[in-house]
Amino acid sequence: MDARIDQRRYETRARILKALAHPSRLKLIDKLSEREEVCVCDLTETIGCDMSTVSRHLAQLRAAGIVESEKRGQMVFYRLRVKCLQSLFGCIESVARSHVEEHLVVLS
Amino acid sequence: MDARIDQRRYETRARILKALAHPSRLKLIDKLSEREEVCVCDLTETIGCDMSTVSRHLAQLRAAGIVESEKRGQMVFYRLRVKCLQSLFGCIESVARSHVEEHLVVLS
DNA sequence: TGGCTATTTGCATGATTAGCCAAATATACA
DNA sequence: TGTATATTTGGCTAATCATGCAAATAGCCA
Repeated sequence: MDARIDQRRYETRARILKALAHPSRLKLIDKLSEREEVCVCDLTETIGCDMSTVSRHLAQLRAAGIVESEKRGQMVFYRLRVKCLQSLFGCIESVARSHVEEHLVVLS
Repeated sequence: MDARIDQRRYETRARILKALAHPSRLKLIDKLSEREEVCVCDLTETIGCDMSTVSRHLAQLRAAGIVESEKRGQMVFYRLRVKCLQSLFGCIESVARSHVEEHLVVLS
């Protein structure tokens, strides 16, 4: 009976992690963590691909609950709605570092 | 010049996050966090799909540096090589919770 | 109203992913 | 050596994803 709740929880987590799991979206998050809010045009410039692609990346982050948006005039501003991402990336980085070290050992 | 290093870092993070971003792999991690090590056959039973599929999921987690494996006899035992995943999931859960709350507000 | 800008959406395409079955590999054991 | 067990790998298919271009939408301003 708990099994279904667990299954649901795994699916929820996977959906959020999948939203994070793309280099461009991570870059967007990095940019957003530097300021209170950033418009799509500025984000497009930092990512360097088509604005329509950036818009879709942002839509994914929003659907996952990671960012929120507000339209003012013709522009749409996005901002992070999560505070714990830096520590999350800290964990990811520790995986990356130790994995690289292991590879170096293997290679040497 | 930093840009390339940054780009590399985003790609590394994305690769690790992508390895985490699947319900079955999250379930595998949960199972592994309960014990020191678990064999593929036991993991297959908890996941409930073909052993070949489980083996591939585990291979992905290993390639990302999240688990490691050791063969003893005919069996292969997997174990977590990362300690910070619970706090990482804590962050993910906080996203999930606040996003659900927002949806409830929208619905009401 | 008409034109201009910012953003999103429709559509098509190529790439990646998940899953299963069957076959290969490796180890144990009689 | 031959057989059984545990795991991985090859090959295939269906589904999902990323991307760009073009078109649609929405707001501003003359």
